[in-house]
Amino acid sequence: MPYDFKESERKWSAFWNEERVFQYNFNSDKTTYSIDTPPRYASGKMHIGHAFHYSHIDMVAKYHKIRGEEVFFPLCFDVNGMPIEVNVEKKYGIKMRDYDRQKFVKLCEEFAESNINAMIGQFHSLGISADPSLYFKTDSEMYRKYTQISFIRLYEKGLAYKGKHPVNWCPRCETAIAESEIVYEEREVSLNNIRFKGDGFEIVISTTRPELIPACVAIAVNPKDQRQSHLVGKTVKLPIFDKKVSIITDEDVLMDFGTGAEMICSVGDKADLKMIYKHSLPFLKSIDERGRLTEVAGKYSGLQVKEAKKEIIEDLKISGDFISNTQIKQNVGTCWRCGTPLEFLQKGQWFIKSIDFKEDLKKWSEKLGWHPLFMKKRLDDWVDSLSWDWVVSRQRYFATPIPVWECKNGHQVVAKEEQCYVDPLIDPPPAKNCPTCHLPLQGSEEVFDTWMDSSISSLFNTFYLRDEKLFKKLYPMSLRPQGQDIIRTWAYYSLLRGNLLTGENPWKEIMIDGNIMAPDGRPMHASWGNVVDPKILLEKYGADAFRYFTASCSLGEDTAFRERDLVRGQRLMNKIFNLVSFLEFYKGKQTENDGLRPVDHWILRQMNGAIEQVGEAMNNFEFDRAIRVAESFVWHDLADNYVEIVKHRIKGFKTYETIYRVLLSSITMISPIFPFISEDSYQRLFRVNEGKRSVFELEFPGKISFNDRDAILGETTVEAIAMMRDLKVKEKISLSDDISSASIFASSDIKLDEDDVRGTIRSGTLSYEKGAIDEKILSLKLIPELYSTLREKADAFLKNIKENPSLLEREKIEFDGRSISTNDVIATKSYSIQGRNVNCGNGFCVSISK
RNA sequence: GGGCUCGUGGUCUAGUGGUUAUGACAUCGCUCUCACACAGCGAAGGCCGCCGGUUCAAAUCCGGCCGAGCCCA
Repeated sequence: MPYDFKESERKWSAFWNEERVFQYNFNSDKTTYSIDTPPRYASGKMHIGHAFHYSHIDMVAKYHKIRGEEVFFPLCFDVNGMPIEVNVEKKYGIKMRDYDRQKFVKLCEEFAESNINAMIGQFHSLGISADPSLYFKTDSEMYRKYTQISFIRLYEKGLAYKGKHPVNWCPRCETAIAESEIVYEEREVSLNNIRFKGDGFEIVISTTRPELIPACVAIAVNPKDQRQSHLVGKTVKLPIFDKKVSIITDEDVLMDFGTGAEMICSVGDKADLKMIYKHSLPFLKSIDERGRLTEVAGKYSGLQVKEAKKEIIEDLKISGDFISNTQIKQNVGTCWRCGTPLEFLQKGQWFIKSIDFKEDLKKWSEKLGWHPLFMKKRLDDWVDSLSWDWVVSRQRYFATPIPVWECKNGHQVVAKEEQCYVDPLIDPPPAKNCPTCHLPLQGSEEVFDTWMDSSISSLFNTFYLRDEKLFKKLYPMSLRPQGQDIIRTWAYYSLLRGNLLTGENPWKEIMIDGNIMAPDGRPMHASWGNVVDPKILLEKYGADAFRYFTASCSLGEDTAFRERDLVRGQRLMNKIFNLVSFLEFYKGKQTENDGLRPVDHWILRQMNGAIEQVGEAMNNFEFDRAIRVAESFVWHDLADNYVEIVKHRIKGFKTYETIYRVLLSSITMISPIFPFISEDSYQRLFRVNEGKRSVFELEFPGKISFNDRDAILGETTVEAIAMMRDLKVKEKISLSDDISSASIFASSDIKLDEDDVRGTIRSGTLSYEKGAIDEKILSLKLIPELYSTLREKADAFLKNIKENPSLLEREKIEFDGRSISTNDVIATKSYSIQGRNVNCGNGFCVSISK
């Protein structure tokens, strides 16, 4: 009867919830293992990436639980930001910026909340044991309160300030546009070649935006560009404008675009922005909120961009500085609503200082345990590439309000901590009027970047400013698990803020996951039709089978989805189910007093090896290695070999006890990866003896002592039996049929457990026959040390042995003036016996007669 | 364009200096075998992306190229 995973998953998921098996106990004496859970984004549907990632995290949580630690694994949701805004717009057919702000925020809250139950159900269906008693939501007033307070603290330390930074701006709607609201359109634009004159030389610039010439603050060339090197450091005059700028060098300038000389304007695009920060160039505002040129543009001021462009080109033609133009195709960012090309406009923005902490940040990152290690470099490279501080203000609606009021002159008043949570658009400012100029104060309309919320998750989790004692106990947390795509955001900002606010890293270790690709190896996209729905997989194969696939992915690497891994996973669950059924059948039917036999020692040795390797792999987050070792042990050593051998003596108390222990250790060992089958097995067979209410209240298995000599005997026994069983199959003798005799052929003495051999293969007698085995050397190699000693003579030495195989029978081989031990020569041989139907293994052959 | 990662039988994957390259899925035989046919046993299938270098020895180290993925406020 196959394993009914649906019933099992339903049952044990409910059991864990009702019994609160995974609830964190604040009063426990155990060491806490805490996980800074990624708040699941509350937009609803479960993507395969979520299922994958949270399964990995859950394996870590459960592993530490059975390691005897008190696991702190919060259930949490991220409920701020644009994706929810967009979902709400879609759902109600409205546009945020055309809608009443407070009403819109309400709709967002409701939308997110309505998804949360479904998402909790998704977690349960995967066997994920995030703890509902450690629940948080980033849009709750409680959470936002600490987002605001942490900002106020940074402000008071002088680490938060208001400065100027460009935003994408729609000059028609007169509003800021977020990156994801930009609609890129391929448009045909003209690329103009314009002459800039210097003292005794000229330089030609290619630009699609001649109207920005008045905002030009430098000309940049590539330092490697031979054509321009003699001009570096000189100044040129802007055509038709009475202004001079310098020629600077920057590696980012493309040598093969246009003439290789680039006009840097403040601020034309992101590339310009980077150069401006990098070379400390002045910020000029040449275009205003309504898309008109400013006084910077002299006589063109007041003109709309389009007209200004036309007039400036006309004037360039008159002055003779216009050389030529060509039509090129360019991606132009336009407003999602009206299609107007966007401007990059200087606006007042809040910043958190981060450039000053570049070196510190790398030190902080150095102190973290990175899994896998190479991900650390991504963070360090990101930090190195930073050119400006973190801009934390956003011109959106659904996020934590920035707790600030401003007067008409631009003075800021920041909220008092005790006011928080505060919404400056609703709540009164801490003082009636501006303390500087006594003008009335107006609440800020801006909200925080959502990373401001999520990057204090570790502080919120550990009761920062709420409970000093708990904070001391819980901070820093043990682990931050997260995706590789948000290293530069979540990991980076969390490290920055944790350290700025507490002087300590927020966690000890960080585990970075890769992505799940579509089966074709490309990312999943609805429009490519290659999206795999985890819900369907769970229904078809079950959660443990899904987790089998999950575990088989190497940490940090992108993996194409492989349905066949779920097929294999499902078969493995069935295998385990049947192993338990086997034992269940023989439970209590023991009548004979027996003792441990060599094969028992062998299985114990194999099990101890597996336990050690699985433990090591799990400590290092190497789920793929853990699963390979565990699967190979359970399927091959335990099921294929050991169970077959003990069938004939399962009535013995000691035999039953051994297989009971081995099976219990196995399911405990794999329970973090396959929680459902493990719990199901435990409850069916073991709970009544072991007493604990759940497999997750057991400890990761320890080693059981065994005798090494017997284990070696057992290994030979297993090998002999496997070969004899194979012969029975080949000779079409039913495995359940008795045979009259079995023989072992060997040139030297072979020791094995004869009773187990006869019992398993159902043979009346077992005899030994000496000699007459033909040996053939398949391969020869040396131990590595010998290779490095012999070096180029190694080949000659091996050739010598191949030609004279009898040399291997000696203890030492004389070669090139050396005496080489034959133990250092590793020969792989094949054995056969002429004229006999035998199976041959390592040093001996077997045969059977019906 | 830059940083990081990956490229191994039909498909995917393990292996990160030592000479027969691991396993899964698929394929093909044989077997209902008293836990499991969602099983067991066996077979076939690979110049380890390409080129060059280092070494007695390279899938593995180095360089270049080609292809794929993530990120670039």
